[in-house]
Amino acid sequence: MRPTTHDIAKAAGVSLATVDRVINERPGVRDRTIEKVKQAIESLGYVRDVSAANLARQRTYRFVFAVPDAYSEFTELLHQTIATVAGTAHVERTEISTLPIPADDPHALAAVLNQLDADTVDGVALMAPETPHVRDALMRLTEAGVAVAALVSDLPNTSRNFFVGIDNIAAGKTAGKLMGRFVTGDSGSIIVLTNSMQATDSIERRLGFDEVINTQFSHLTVLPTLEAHGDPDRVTRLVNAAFKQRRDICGIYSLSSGNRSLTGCLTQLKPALRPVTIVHELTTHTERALQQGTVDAVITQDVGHIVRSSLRLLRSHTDQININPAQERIRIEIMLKENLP
Amino acid sequence: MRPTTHDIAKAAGVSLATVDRVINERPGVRDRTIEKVKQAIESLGYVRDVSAANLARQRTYRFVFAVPDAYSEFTELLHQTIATVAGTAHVERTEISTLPIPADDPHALAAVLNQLDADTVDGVALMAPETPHVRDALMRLTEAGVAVAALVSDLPNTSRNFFVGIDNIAAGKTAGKLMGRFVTGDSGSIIVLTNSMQATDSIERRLGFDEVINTQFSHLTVLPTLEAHGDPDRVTRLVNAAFKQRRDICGIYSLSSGNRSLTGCLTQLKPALRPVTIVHELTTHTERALQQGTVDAVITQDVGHIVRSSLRLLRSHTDQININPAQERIRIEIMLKENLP
DNA sequence: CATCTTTTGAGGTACGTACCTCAAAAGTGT
DNA sequence: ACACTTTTGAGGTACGTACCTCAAAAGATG
Repeated sequence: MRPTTHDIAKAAGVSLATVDRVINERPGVRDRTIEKVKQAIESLGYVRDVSAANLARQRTYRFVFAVPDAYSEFTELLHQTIATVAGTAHVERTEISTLPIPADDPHALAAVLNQLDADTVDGVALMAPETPHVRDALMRLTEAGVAVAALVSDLPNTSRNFFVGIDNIAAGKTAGKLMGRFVTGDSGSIIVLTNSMQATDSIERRLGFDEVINTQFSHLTVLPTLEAHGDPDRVTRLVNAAFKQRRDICGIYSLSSGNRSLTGCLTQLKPALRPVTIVHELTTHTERALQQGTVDAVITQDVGHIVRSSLRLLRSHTDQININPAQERIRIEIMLKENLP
Repeated sequence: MRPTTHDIAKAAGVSLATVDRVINERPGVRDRTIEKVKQAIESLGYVRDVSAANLARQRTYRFVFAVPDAYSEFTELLHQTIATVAGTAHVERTEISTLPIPADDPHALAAVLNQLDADTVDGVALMAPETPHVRDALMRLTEAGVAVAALVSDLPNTSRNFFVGIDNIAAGKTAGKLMGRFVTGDSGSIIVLTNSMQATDSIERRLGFDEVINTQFSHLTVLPTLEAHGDPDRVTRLVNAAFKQRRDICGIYSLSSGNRSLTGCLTQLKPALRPVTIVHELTTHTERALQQGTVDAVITQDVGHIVRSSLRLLRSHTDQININPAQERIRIEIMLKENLP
């Protein structure tokens, strides 16, 4: 049987009230007594029964998912997943709300974040670019005791408590390795496509991709990144122009998740001429493209894991409890047609 | 606020005791009254507070992991993972014990399983081959109300409640696709290696592998499976013999997890002659082989996920609560040097 | 309608923890 | 030794559920 507060009281030779004061850091206990109690806790291996504690204190965790309001297949998937999890989270005493944020307007974003408050929220999971305003807003939140997790793309120079997502340099390297091994023939050029090279994840992926191609597959040439800025037509124009300009296109690597018009271009090509195509993020659309053979591999991260892991981390922070970091690491997944879920 | 039993009582116009009788299926309630209560539960969306319930009934889940006692890197990893999880499971009121089972002796295995009992155990997670004796033992357990999960390799024709592991045909297909795309040159032979072709997982993986190679990469020849029966020296002999006999070996696919001596053979070869090597199960050893380039890809399943998912499923069964199947699906993971954790 | 059985209600205690009050004890300074 | 503050103890209630007992009400049977 696990020890209870009563056992601690007996072992330390104090009353239940004193144990309670020590555990919950209430004032009015001498240092010597605190020590006695802590030693008893240590030697008996006491851990607070979280469910009993939550029951007693009527705690509900209030978490906010702040996700870009701009439409993309990935954010859409993220919203869906959050909604699904939110529906069943109440059994774990967790209230989840979503906060659509204007990701491309730093001031507006900061304003939205500044509406959050320790009185109304216990934790925030945020997917946003790092700007000075965001840094300030997060500093305010963490200082007020609100747990903050960066979602999908890290905010390394802020006071965020956790990062939940993949190592994007490694993801780029993985794409590079697959590209290098999938491409046949002894030379060729690779198109790299993204929405914006401002985003850190795009930068990091390109970095990792280049490193692997340059060191391990130097017979391949990686072309300058084409930026579509969220415009589907621009993707079509850029890709078609690249094909016109160069006859040796053997691969396409799409850094971000705007792949709808890309696969449109590819289906126009004769199958034999179709380049090796590697994209990011498994969505209904990229899944279909994998099935049909328009896309050769998808590098992805499990959005369900991301959302659930965020919740575990935010909860652990508000409970001041240690977690197992190995369990929370998000994996870089490689999806082929054959291992689709 | 979520509704409590008190709310149900008020809504149904009955007393707390009656609600309790209905919820816990105690006798002495008229059918009409049962209906009233159930409707109130339905319309208020009541769900029992599992932590409060467990607190009240002083429940501890008693689960057994029955894993082969024969040493292999994979079972070793499994044992380690179970031990780690067991160490922290007590905070979730879960007692985990491991039961080493003689996997290759059906009678002894059944005897061990028959020692288990609904009085001492709430659930069993079992990694074993399917034999008539195992079928009988599992039937006895499930009928007694013990939850049973098949681990890693399925027991489809038994009364097991869950399967926790990957689709091995799809895993074989994945290996086949990678093999086909990684191999360069326009012909060649592939060695397939396993411990035993008796095991269903080996059979299924080979099946999937063959299908992809034959339909998509018909320029490659898959050689008959070599069986090592757990003998490292035999691996060395078989592989070396295959290399002597044929000059066109371009790939090696290892179906099971006895890869130590295999990588030993490979390091003997000149790097240029080294065949594309794909193995199963990420262990410390295969991880190192990936790092060093002796192995090109590892098809694997996250053992941590497997163990934790088993626990969730067994718990949900003993609590008679629904779970989210999507969350419990174990993914077929592809590990390259670049996306190692 | 009396008797017997079934169904229901009212109330209690318990789980492990949080948080509260009040009094007693121990320690402090003069 | 005095008043004073700080520390400690004893006891209570509550959270939502499980499980128990006993009595009252409702229903069935003769």
